[in-house]
Amino acid sequence: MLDLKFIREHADIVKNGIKLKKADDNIDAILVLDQQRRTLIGEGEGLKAKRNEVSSKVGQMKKSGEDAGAVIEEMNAVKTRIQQIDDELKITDEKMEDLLLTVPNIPHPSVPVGTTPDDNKSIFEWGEKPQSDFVLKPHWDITGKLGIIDFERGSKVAGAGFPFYVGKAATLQRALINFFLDQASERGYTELQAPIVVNKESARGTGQIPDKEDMMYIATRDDLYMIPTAEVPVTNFHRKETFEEKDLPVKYAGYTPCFRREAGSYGKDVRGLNRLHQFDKVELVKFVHPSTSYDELETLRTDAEHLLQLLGLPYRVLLMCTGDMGFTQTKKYDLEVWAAGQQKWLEVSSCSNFESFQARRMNIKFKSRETGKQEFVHTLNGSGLALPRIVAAIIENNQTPEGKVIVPKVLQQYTKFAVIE
RNA sequence: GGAGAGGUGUCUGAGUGGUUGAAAGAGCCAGUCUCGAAAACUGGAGUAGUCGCAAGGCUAUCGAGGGUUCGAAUCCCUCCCUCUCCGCCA
Repeated sequence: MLDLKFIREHADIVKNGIKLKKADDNIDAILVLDQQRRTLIGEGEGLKAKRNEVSSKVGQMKKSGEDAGAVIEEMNAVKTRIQQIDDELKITDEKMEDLLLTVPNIPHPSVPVGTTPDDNKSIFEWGEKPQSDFVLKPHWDITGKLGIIDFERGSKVAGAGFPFYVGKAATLQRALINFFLDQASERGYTELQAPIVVNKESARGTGQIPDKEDMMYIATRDDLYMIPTAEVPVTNFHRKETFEEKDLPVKYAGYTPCFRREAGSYGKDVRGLNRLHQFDKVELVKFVHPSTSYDELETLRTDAEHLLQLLGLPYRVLLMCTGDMGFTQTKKYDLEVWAAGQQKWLEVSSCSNFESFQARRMNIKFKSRETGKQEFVHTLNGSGLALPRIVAAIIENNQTPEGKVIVPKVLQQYTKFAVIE
């Protein structure tokens, strides 16, 4: 969420940002409410000051044996009024909270203005798309023949979108996870193994609720939310905490399964591993000093790209336009890997800067040496990387005419085999 | 799951209705002393909201949320968490 003070003082900037994000503009309502709220606070605090003063006088009177009956009687009226004001204020605050949650983060000036995915800018491309004299097959054909991913039994046991990985596919996934985590720790990320369910407060902290509540599986009996990404527990790791400035940036890499209901996306790119209800992902999360967050976004992106380069997978980098960026980000890059069998780009990472948007919701600060004040940190995260689509791309790009799959060299020390056949 | 104990500022730890935002000690920052440091001494220091050009004032905050009261860290209720014992268990 944005700072109410910032909205109050820069309503025009915020309104413009809302327009660019194609969100609902509730700023005028917020400003009205803000005014009401401050009036109530003013009156309430005045009365409370009086109450405190008189109450301590009552104490003294009683001590010295005077009769305080009349004063107490008088304070009863004040008490009632304070109660009224507090009740009103509570309602106002709740309304304000609801409205503030509808205000999106404001895009960074470097982000291209646009409304649809077509307006996203491809800013970098790496690698050669595989050429071959035989027809490259989509991964589901290959895995079916090799018997290494079992969608049917997954459906039987859990439902569509919950496949089993069998034998070497399972090993390949495990290898990728280890490879990603090892790479991350080499680049200064602390490995974190996180809960895969979170409570309501955490889900709210990173913005999954109320914005995207229907994307999540919910264990209602215990009021727990299954995480759609490790971003949720890992960012909440430091909820309501204050860093020392010298400790920033703080960087984590977390591997978790991720659960997404994908409501409303049925029939869209759902074949094979392209879109699953459960998948594995290594997520990179950073808590940084505000002055460095855009540099940190670039290195975050590079850290993720590096993995694709080591795997030898052709990819491109998209700078997302204002309208396609999402509610909470100020700037976002998507990394898309080329899947030769489908002749398609698949998103495997999304690297975002949230500035203080999440930090404010979660109350994550640092103590500034310069001002001695506490300020909100900036948070960033990016996948490093999402597994199933990487598996799909490896299978499709590294397939042989006989339908075997060559394991990328960097993974072979993890898999202990070089070919899936 | 059952039975107990407890949650106070950076930490230790006092405080069971009336100058308690909160004793005391440690730690931290600044100053004095010193060639410098240590020690000693003096002073300062939470967070948030709100009013104010500012100085500063006011309000809230002793796990969270309600309640009782003129007045709550202190009494009552609900919830959360930690610890000990028992049970169950990967």
